[in-house]
Amino acid sequence: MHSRLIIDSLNDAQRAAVTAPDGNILVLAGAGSGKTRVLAHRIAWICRLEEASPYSVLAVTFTNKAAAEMRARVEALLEIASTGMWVGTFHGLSHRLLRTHWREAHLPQAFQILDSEDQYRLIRRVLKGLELDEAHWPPRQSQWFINARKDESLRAKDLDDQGDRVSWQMIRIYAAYEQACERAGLVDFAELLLRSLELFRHHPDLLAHYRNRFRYILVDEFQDTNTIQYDWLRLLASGHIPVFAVGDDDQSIYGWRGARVENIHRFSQDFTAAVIYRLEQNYRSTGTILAAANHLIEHNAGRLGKRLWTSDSEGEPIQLFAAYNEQDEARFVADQLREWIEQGRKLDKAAILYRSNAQSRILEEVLFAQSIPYRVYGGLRFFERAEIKDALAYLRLAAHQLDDPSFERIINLPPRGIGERTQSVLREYARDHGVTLWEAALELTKGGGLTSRAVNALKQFLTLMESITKAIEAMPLHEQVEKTIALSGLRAHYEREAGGKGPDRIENLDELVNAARGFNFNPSQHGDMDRLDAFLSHAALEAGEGQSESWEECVQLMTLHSAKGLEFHFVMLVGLEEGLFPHAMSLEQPGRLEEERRLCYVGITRARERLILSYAESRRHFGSVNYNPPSRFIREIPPEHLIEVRPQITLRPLVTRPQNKSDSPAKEGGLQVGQRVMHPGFGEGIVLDYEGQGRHARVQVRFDTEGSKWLVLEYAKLQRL
DNA sequence: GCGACATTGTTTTTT
DNA sequence: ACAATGTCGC
Repeated sequence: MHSRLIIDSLNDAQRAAVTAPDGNILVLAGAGSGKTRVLAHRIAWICRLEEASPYSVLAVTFTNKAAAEMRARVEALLEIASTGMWVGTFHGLSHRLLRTHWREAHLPQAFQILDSEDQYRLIRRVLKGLELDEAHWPPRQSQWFINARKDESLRAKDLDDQGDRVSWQMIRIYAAYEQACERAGLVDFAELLLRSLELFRHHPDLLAHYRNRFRYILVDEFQDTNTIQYDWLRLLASGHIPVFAVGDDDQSIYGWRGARVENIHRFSQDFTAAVIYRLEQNYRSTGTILAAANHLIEHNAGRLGKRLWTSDSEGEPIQLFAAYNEQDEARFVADQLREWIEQGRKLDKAAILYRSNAQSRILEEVLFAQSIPYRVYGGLRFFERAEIKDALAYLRLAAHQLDDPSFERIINLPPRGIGERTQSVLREYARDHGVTLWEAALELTKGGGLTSRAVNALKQFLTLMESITKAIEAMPLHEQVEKTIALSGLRAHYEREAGGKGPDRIENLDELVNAARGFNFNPSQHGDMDRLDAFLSHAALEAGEGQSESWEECVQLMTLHSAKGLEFHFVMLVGLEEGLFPHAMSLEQPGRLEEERRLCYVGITRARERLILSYAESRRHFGSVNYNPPSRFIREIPPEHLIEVRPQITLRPLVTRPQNKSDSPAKEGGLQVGQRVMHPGFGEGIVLDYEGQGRHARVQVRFDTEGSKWLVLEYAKLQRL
């Protein structure tokens, strides 16, 4: 009936994919080709034409944001609520399964979720317990090891050290960590997936139930699946449920965290009779931008092959700017933004993309100084803030006394005289008797092994926790949170805090109460958890957007990774230097360079109409100044699509410098940064920087033919031009 | 328990 | 450069 409507707005390729007959389908969807649209339309198509209920649809994404968007789009298309449909992230769906089948999964009913930071802390604890020196056994490395194994669905017992001492130790750490999680009823992110895979493996009845329930599986961003996610899909679906997977091998940028592009190649083998559709028409970018992207990505080998085209016009050429240093680059960016505004365009349609977060600082400084509003993506998210995690730890411990990590987090926060000494006695007791810290504390307050002062402090803490548990028992969620923040002394603690951060923290704690008030408890999704547990899981699983602050009219700053899936009318891709982008770390490992190139491809294809690339000849990095040649990626774009913009235009008369350099030698000598000079030996060049005073003053000059040099002003006989 | 100093590790990020 | 820990002395 409405099926015509649903597919009317699609192009031929999109329509072919959306209306394809049931069966395994792989849609290779290039950047800007309407991937999300196709996915949403496919779901709507299924529900309408096949008269299938949304109840039989399972749609998997990688981020909560993508899941929310998918749900919203489907609802808009179908004009009905999508209740009953399973839409979520791999982790979210696994979590849901485990909440429902916690018995079969051998989990405590109220298991809690560890985020990466919790996991890191717990691993450090475990290392201490094993009496391993952190210097020799970096916790980060153990964390990486454990997660990488879990992502391959390997448990400690499945691993073999093959006589290698390091492996042996790592496996030992892994095993001890598993035990610690077990004892405290904790599940980390990778464990959610692994447990739910095992759940299916060990319970054919359950597997059969879900195979029967779901008649359609859809997967977004298929190129980002890792081994365990792929196995999970295959186990659930293969041979039973048709899978509709959408992905783009050219946008695979998460190999470093376990994503396997090969999964996209394997699809046809493992999911029988798979039909492949290609979406190659791009609706986003101008011809020039697309041509640049196409040429760049062709330097990668082993692609599935895809060439984006557009019916759009060529558009303006891509600008390439060579900055002297990162400051100069930032000022150029600001100038370009101003120009954009002067042309009557909106600032929030513009984005500055960079390879690494550290690059945002200088950009922020300059934008701030020039009063250009900006918004930085990434960074600490709401539920990851220390004060929020403190409050959540109180809630967790109040509800579940076995939660050791939460116990450790707050036992002496705010400080209540339970120092390192007492804590280690507690830990030792807990370890020796195989009990939780809470139980250890209970025992130890009965006397023996502790000073009376410590016993008193401990008793007070236990009493406090019990009174919190009791006080919040019958409260609505937001009051539970509010009460806990108050009773725990956290509020008072942060009110007392010196150094400016206090008010922010209080504000965040208030925000947490609000979050609890607005929390949407959905019993069907949360199994038989109570409200508080559901909220706590939500906090771990959806760390919350960066700052929910002002959305309006800000230029967007973000890393290339976080830009995936977004688009902007105006994109500035900065820091295109060898060593930074491609990143030095990626040059050693084979395959990594190609991933960097894909990252660049992602960056370019974010732009709709205007694209500017820039690099700096010198850049401060880890304290020292580096001179890196322009990125190879620039050379991989055909020159006819690029025009170089000359730096002189944007150079300010004098760089703002710290006051102590105000009477700089360069100024004395009539030189300033950006000044063109002549040297008898090296020829013409331009002043990049200066340092020192009086006799020792030196200037840095980049000569047109000789490269950059530091020259002592006294001897260098520089002539202004 | 707190402030002063030292050491360390700095690609990308979600869940 | 710099932030985030860790250590030490009081």
